[in-house]
Amino acid sequence: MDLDDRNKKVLQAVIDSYIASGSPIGSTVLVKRFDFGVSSATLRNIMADLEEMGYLTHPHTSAGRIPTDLGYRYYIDSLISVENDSDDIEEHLQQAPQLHGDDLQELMEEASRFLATLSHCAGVIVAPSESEAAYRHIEFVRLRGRQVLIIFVTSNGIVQNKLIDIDESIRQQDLNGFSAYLDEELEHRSLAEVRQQLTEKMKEEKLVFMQLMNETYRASQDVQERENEKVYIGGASQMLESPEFANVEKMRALFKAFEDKYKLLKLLDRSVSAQGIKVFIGSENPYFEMQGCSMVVGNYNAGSNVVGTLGVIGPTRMQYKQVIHVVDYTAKLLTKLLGERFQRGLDR
Amino acid sequence: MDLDDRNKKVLQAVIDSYIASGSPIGSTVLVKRFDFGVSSATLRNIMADLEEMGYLTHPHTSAGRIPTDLGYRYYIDSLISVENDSDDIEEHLQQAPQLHGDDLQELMEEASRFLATLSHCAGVIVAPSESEAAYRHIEFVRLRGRQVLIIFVTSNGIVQNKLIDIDESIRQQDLNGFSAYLDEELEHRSLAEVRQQLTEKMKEEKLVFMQLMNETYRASQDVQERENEKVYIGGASQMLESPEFANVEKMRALFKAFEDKYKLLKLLDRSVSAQGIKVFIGSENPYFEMQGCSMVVGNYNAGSNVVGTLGVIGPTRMQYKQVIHVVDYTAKLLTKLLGERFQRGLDR
DNA sequence: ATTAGCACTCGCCAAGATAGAGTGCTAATA
DNA sequence: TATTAGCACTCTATCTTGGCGAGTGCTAAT
Repeated sequence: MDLDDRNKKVLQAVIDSYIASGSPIGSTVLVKRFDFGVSSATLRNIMADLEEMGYLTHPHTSAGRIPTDLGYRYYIDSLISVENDSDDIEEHLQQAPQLHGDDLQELMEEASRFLATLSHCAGVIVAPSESEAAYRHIEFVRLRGRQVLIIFVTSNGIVQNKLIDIDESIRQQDLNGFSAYLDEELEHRSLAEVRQQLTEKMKEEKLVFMQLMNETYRASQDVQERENEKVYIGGASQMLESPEFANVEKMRALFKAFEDKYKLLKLLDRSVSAQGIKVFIGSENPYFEMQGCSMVVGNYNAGSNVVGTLGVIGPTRMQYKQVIHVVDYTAKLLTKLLGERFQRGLDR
Repeated sequence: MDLDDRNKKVLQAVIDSYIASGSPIGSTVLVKRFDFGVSSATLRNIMADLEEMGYLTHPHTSAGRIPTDLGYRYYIDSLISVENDSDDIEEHLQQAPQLHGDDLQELMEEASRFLATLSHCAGVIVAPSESEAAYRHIEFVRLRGRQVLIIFVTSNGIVQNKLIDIDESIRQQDLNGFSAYLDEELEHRSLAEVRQQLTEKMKEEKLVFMQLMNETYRASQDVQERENEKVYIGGASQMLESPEFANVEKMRALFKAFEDKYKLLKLLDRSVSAQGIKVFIGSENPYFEMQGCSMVVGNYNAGSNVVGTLGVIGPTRMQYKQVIHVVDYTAKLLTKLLGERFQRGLDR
């Protein structure tokens, strides 16, 4: 905002130092480590100004300064130069392990650990939202006795399966016929259309396949809802490394929060609206009651549509520059991998 | 072993009290809380004896007694009466939430949380070993471009899917034909037999479906191996409740250990040989370097064959009586549910 | 506007004091 | 011989105290 050049430099120096060391930064330390060409007394004045403006604070009277959430915000908005030394980080990322999960689920787990390892925070990934997948195929397989396995396949390779009981009089051949019929009727339709069609057909007909239709309906729902609700958390123990959580109460709260995946899901999903990386600092995040935590979130996609959210959660005092890079990199990586594997769009 | 009745009672009283309170038990406390008909001085003598025999120990000279691992072992082997007040526990369990996961994976996650909630420990479940599943059906679905989704179904309803690229010249009709051919050839065979058959066929033929066969082979392998390696951990934060882990270092070690699911898998799998609940106290477990932890493990199955392991991991000072019941109950519950849903055996 | 100097504040840490819990031993007792 | 009462002793946990060091904020000089 209205900071002059010198103030900016001091603020940056304080935050950088604090991020690196974790302990409050005093005027003398600053004078020693940086060359501002002024004395410690002047720095004290500057820091007092910055404190008055709300960017810094004091744990207690005779301690050094630490950044406030507002200070971090300013730091991230104005002081981080993403261009700077991004080469180092890029190089570092090159050496990162590769992802090679065979199926979607495995890939997600791997990627969440990947995020965690590189960022030293907990990595979180929300599974891609499948709202634009189209119907591709359905299969009914008779198992033992009354059991039938329904396999529902979407155009982007998501497979949903479900076990149900049906009348024994329906034979595998009948099932195959019905499956072919559904394929015929529903191919290339979006999941929403599929459900609409099914509802209509169920009204018209009064047939033996009623139950199967019903279950197909539910399967299409499940693909959209349940898959969409999956949250993968990797490397949560990374967070225990930072001294911020060397407190038993905080740890407990943290892990409780991580176990409530649904809340995390909502948190991440609501956090991101547009493309690009967003940073939420400490109290800025209304949905996450965890104190002293920041989130760096981004999107990944396949094709042109946004399909998923990913990010890291760590202490407010985190290496933002690096973490932002890591999240960005991972988002692009996932986008690329998903683009290759689960190519979206209708199959024509 | 060679403990007389009074010694047994004292040992039991000490361990019960220690489990309940968490702090060392002194002779006066014992005299107040129980009625042994002797004075505290006598109790001191008895406790000194028990210490000499290795069942109890001292944190320091002027503290009360706490059980050793050997003490716990004796407690579990000889002093716990499973019959006793099992009614209370049974009743308590009746009020437990029900499990209703739709697919296997969801059920496992739910069950692990179930274990954790009822035992106040971390719940761990190793997914059922599918070694005896038989081939049921294979399906190839063309997606966009070169992509083909392979869906492999076993007789007990496990679905494994995999995305591959193949030559565009192979049409969906061809795939259907090949699928029908494989179904014909492989139906009712065990997975081991399936692989054997495929290997032979691949030798004989030099056909366009080579790649598909190869992938089918790998899918059958994956069903056996990957599914088998899945470990579900629920409610790990439960463990943070106990004061034993109110130590940052221990917490870290604990969560690091939980993140290495593969190690946990081996640990649990090797721990259980036969039917029934087993208890591993502290240092008794060679694979788990975690200090101060005990495990209570059991089996669940579907039909007559052992298929999976489940258990809880908690502090050595845990409510063994209750936890053993919970593990037993959960094992039976899972066995029942799996019996209903994923009925095993060939489909005739 | 900057700087040097100085009094002051506060957290940290080690040392000492104290209280409390519990033991082990000894001598008395039934 | 087994049990008990009594007592000295040990060890921990907690509280207090005082010194140290880091760092600030203010004032007066430049």
